[in-house]
Amino acid sequence: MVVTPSPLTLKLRHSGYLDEDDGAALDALCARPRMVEAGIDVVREGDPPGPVHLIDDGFACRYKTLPDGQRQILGLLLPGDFCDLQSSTLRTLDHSIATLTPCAIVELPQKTVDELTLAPTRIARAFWWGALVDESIQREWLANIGQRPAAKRLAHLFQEVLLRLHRVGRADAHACECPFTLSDMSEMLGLTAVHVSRVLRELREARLITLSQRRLDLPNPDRLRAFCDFDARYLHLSGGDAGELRWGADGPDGTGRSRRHFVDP
Amino acid sequence: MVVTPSPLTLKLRHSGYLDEDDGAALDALCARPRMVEAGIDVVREGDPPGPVHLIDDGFACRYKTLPDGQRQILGLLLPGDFCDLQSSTLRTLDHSIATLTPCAIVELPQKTVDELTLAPTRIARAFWWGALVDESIQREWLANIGQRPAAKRLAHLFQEVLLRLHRVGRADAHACECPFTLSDMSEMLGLTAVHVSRVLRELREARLITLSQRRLDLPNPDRLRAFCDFDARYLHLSGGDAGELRWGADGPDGTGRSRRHFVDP
DNA sequence: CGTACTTTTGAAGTGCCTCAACGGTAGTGG
DNA sequence: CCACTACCGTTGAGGCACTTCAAAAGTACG
Repeated sequence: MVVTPSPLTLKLRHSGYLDEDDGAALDALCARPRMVEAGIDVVREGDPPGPVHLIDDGFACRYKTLPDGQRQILGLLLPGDFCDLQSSTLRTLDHSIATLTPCAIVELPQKTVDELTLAPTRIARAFWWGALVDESIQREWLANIGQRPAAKRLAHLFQEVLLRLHRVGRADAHACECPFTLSDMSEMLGLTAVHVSRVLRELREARLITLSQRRLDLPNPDRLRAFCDFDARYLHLSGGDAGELRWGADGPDGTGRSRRHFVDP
Repeated sequence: MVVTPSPLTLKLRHSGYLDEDDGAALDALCARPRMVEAGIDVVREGDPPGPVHLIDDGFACRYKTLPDGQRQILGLLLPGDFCDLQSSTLRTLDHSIATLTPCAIVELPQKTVDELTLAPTRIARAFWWGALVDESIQREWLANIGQRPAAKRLAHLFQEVLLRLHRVGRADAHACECPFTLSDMSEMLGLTAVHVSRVLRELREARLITLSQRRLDLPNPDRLRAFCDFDARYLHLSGGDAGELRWGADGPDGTGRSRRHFVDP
């Protein structure tokens, strides 16, 4: 009987640190997930460290709420993503995590996680690789919100979602599930829901995307990529099995004003 | 002879994972830093992994340049901060690092770093703690840029700089060095330099800050903190020796719309 | 078949940007 | 010592991207 690997395994294969047995061990971890409905806090800012959570299916997010009630979504959690791998080291969560759709969530006891992460194993290396990719995505979000106008911000988000779902086998070449509300997207991008609605119309009219019935389609990936200068390197996808999709930048950036480089003597 | 500990040691003491000997070992690493002038790229996007860099003195930053030449500063690197601890695991740098002022930079060979980080030691734990705090700061920057208006953004940045310098012994209770140009600050905050200049005037006129001759003074920390809802928990400073400065929020946020919590059965 | 939540569209306001000019300061070389 | 250059900070005027407020149509659910 052939079993499809868990999203966690599919994602961590991109790290290059896993072998076949590791994949099987990770799949075993993901047996028996728990179903959680949409709009539920999985962990809350300030909670004491408990079991570690892993999204096996569905869409969730990290977020912070400011005192005036505004919410900023700090990142998306898709199948194969850990919610709070780091909680035990930091000892206190500095943000919350909520489901955006119904989710299948795996809970791992701290003890299991410590055994996997503290020993110098291939799996530990792959876990840290995953955490570092998450950090890289954070940085790209900062640049996205800080520098791009609304339409490009949205376009950039859609490309990321498609690629991240693709790497865990949940998307085909240019279409995927996309169940976000306008409010969700506005909180990810630092915009208002009203403005997201208008910008979405622009993107549709420009034939860059179609989005309806929770389904996203990017009919012309090259044009969309050029439109928002999407450069997929920040996702650190392995070059190995990426033959089907070509998402890299056309070349290194050549326009920046030159800054001298510090080279070893 | 009494030697003041290195910024790295002072910072990692907040983790709670170090003992006295560990501190001495870290201080030894920081001997013989290298002097680098202002405006130099320490590492560049796409560079192959080389030695790991650590700021021992001065101000530097992570940044990304978009194809149209705009630069987003992704984070500040202050004394005690690692520039690229993660480069070997990810295998390719997804952003660049540049000095903002003349800096003293320590270079550590990959081999040394691997020995320190891959083994299950107290120092390895403290290093990861440091990386996770950096990640937490990233998230706060995202919320800052995404949700706050310009004046609060700037005020928030100043508080962070003061506290981060304070934790490595480079600031007193409410004043510190602050050598940023308007352009630097605009690139950190997703604003233009012109607008930063105007907002800075507002903050001065409101007697919330004084900033001149590269010196920042926050004469009324409580008012400033209230002004921009600064909540220092994201810096994960140890509660232990923080008696001198009280920067926490007045209480957990109570204004957010309620979201149900997912509790273990 | 109501109730609650989305999405859409309009009209008006504003925070921030762009363009432009000018003053201050530091470093350089005559 | 004074020119000259380069960069940084300040201020003004005008414009645009995005927000706010408001109303109505579409959609999901018990």
